[in-house]
Amino acid sequence: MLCYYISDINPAGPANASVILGAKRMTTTQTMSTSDPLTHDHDQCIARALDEAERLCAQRGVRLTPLRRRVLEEIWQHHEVVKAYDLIHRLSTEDHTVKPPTVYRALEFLLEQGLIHRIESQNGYIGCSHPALAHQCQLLICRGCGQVEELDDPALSEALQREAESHGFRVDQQIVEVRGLCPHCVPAGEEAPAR
Amino acid sequence: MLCYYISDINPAGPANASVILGAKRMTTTQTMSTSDPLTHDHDQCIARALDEAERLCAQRGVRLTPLRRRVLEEIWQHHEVVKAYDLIHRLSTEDHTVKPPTVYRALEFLLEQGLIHRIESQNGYIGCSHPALAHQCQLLICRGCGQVEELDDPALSEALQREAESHGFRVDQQIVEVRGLCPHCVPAGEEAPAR
DNA sequence: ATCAGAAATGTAATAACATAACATTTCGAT
DNA sequence: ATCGAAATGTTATGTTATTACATTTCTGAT
Repeated sequence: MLCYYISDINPAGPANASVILGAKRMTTTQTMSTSDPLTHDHDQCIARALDEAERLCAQRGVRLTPLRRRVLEEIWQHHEVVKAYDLIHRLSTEDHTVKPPTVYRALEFLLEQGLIHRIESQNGYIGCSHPALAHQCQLLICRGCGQVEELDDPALSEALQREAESHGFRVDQQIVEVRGLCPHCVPAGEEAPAR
Repeated sequence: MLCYYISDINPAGPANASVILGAKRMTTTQTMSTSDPLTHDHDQCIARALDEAERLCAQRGVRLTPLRRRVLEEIWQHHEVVKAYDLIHRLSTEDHTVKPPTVYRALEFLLEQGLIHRIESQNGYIGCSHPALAHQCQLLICRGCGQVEELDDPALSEALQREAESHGFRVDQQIVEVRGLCPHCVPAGEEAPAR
């Protein structure tokens, strides 16, 4: 299976396969593409996320224990929202059922370290595409295929920050989630016009 | 008790009492201020919200039944997030306990009619400040006092819409929630500088 | 190397949030 | 007045999350 990355999270127009195919190798400050599941080597995607997590935790002096690593790995199995109880079921075996606090504590750690994002509107979680730096992101959640794309447009987060501040509000966290249809799930002939 | 309104949802600087005190009477397309609880006639705030709801439902040919009206009234008791189970408890008496579906159905109706907003990050609900027109709003949620201020900045919602579209994404709904501290809960001396 | 405190994990119970399925009542148009 | 649709009532259960406390594992100081 092949793997392609996009090199810029802000392409001028809609992402599509031809754009992605021409792109170059990703670095840790770039994002991964979920735009074309067909040309997406997800094994490499998972490996990359776990390696990056190991590196960051070592650097920060926090412990990515086997349990936490396992939870992160499960979350990265695909680019769809993962529920806490999905994780409980996936981690449980005939011998041993994992209890809710176990999973919720691992999720709490991963959230604190910025390795995952919580999707408030779905009570779910998704791997963070660029965990090296704390950031405010925008999540595009497809109601067709369930895939989530993470955007990190500083212009948007700064505009929201400024707007809140102009009302005297001090911002801790932004939650920006967009529900709709991703390019692969928009019915043919109804794509957004090029701009 | 007196009541004041602000006439513009986009003041140049942070809202404060002097701005509010000088403002003029609100119309249905304007928003209410939650900025100064001291000069806020909340009884009038509730009455206005209910009148507006009656008017809109009549106009739309949908039924604001006693139950639905009662739920809306409870949600408008203050400008804080209200939980579904709060409503269940508040509507229940010794004689009669209201069951969850009753409240959830009323909430569903009020959401459909745009009379309330759901706050995804809190599993809660808040009255909509300008229900006459469907809109994408931004909610400022104070972790100090729990009050929620609704913004409706078209520049922000349009920027997010454009960004999503530039990724080929078709937007159904935007969820924009900002957690932080409102002007009254920011510790003295730590206010945001004037811009 | 060992041991004390801290961190992480295990376990049981329960709280908090939400919906499915079906029965009954109320409303409104004819 | 009656019929069908809408609204509400009721029971049960599904889903998400936390509290409280016990046990184990890790780490650093000695």
